[in-house]
Amino acid sequence: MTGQGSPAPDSSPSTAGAPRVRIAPSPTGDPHVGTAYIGLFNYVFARKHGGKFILRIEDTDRKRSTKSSEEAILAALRWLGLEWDEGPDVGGPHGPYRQSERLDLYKRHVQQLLDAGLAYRCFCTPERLADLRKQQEAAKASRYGYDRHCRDLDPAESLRRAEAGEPYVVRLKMPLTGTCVIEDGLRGSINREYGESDDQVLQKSDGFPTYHLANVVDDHEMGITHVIRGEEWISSTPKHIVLYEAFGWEAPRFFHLGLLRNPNGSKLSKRKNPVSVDYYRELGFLPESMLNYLGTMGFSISGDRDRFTLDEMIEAFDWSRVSAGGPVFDPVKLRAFNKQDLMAMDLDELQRRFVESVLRPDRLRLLLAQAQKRVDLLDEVLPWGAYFFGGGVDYKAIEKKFRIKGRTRKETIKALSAYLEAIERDERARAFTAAGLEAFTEEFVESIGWNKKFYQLLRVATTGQAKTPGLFETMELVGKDRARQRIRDAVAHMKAGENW
RNA sequence: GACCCCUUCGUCCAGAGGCCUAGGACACCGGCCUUUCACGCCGGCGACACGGGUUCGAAUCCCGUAGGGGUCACCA
Repeated sequence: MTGQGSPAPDSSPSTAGAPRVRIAPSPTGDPHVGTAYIGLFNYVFARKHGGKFILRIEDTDRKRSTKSSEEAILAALRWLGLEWDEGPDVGGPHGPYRQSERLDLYKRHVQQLLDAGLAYRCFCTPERLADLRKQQEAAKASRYGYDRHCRDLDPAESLRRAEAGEPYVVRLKMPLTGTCVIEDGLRGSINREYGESDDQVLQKSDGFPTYHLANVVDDHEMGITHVIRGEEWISSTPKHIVLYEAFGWEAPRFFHLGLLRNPNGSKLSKRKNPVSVDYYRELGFLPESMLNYLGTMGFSISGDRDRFTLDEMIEAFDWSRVSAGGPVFDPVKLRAFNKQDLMAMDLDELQRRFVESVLRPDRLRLLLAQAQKRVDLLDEVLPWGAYFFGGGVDYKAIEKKFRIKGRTRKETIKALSAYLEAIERDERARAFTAAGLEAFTEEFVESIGWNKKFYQLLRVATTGQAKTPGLFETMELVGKDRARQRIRDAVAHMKAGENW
């Protein structure tokens, strides 16, 4: 209802002095291009105004956070060249920069809210919440969400139950009336009725804070002046604003960028696209091409130019040159940028980069270990192992191998798809070493009631070949991101296949 | 479903009332260059979602409609 037209762009910091911004990834998977995208805009904004760019790890989800994910995210951002001024690995005056190491801080703040009557303990069981949800769905309720059942519990009673050991979460008391006005630096005013937001959980029953609480507390403690994040956060911003007010803090300025999309318009997801920065890195995309491409998503440096360096982007950056629509992430154009950058390089540089990425010693060594017994001449190594390089392979000639005796096409597709998903949830598989893959795959095959025929299927899918060295050595060498993409391609190929 | 956001070529952007018979990039299609391919060059295809206003004048401002997206978790 508002916010259309001229959104009153504003690049001036709300707080005097240099801005402080942050990227706050959650270490629950592969480094996502969306994280890189938001990171880029934060980085550029900070550099433009001589401010600080902070990296904070939001690992408040105990079940899903992993160290390997955190490491991968840091490595990916660093590869892109988005260096942070403060972060878990480089330190800084506002550390620690990992939320799991700041639990006391959140506990104190929750207590403060509880004491002030601005938050309350909720003893509702997960079952009751599930029932509630079911009811709301059945009733086609216009409002979903928590019904504030425990909101008016007597504080003394509440305390007693807590001390008696009854499990509880702490929820924020949202105002029941009134309008929240979010002044978005990119979109203008966004109005939302407070009453539409439910009473958000601030502290889980395991004592860990939720994103909402930790994010507000940390942004304040770390002196964050501008919160540049994805559009997905708009609807919970009123909760954040209420929290700032509850603590008596000044809220930062908010800027909600459009979300990167799949070709079909939905939020970019790994179902439809390779979304791991590692995938692009592994396939030899250049970090500068990547950054430039990401920089054209929602931003333009001028009307007739879309090739620019990071420094040029920083130089030209202004919110008036940023649009709020959600751009489609188009790998074709990214490739074109990459090709142009390759062409523009002098030969020395090209050679250096090629050797650095494609002929990396660790990878070469894996390759040679397999080639040793299989080639007669050194010159044959690369042609022999061609399927270890490049992205896609051609399944056309070998598609007969996708037919597995005793299994329908549908079953075969299902098994391969299930494998793809299972990889994500298993630490051994995520590490993608031969030994880990073998142990994992063996269990997997059994769990879905298949036999070793699945191995050959995997081999063909990941290499396009029927004859390769040991499956798991081969998969390790193909690499996680390339392998996953090929399995996806194989599934797509099978789905498109006709008469079988 | 409710709330919020978004809406210019297939895609990414330019355009901030007349400069727009709407510009650039990627993709696609022709042609030139060339032993081939690539590069390069020239050209082509191709969009202001729709309907109402406001205005002398609207892609640009307002309203409505439609479409797309996001959010409605003890995930971030």
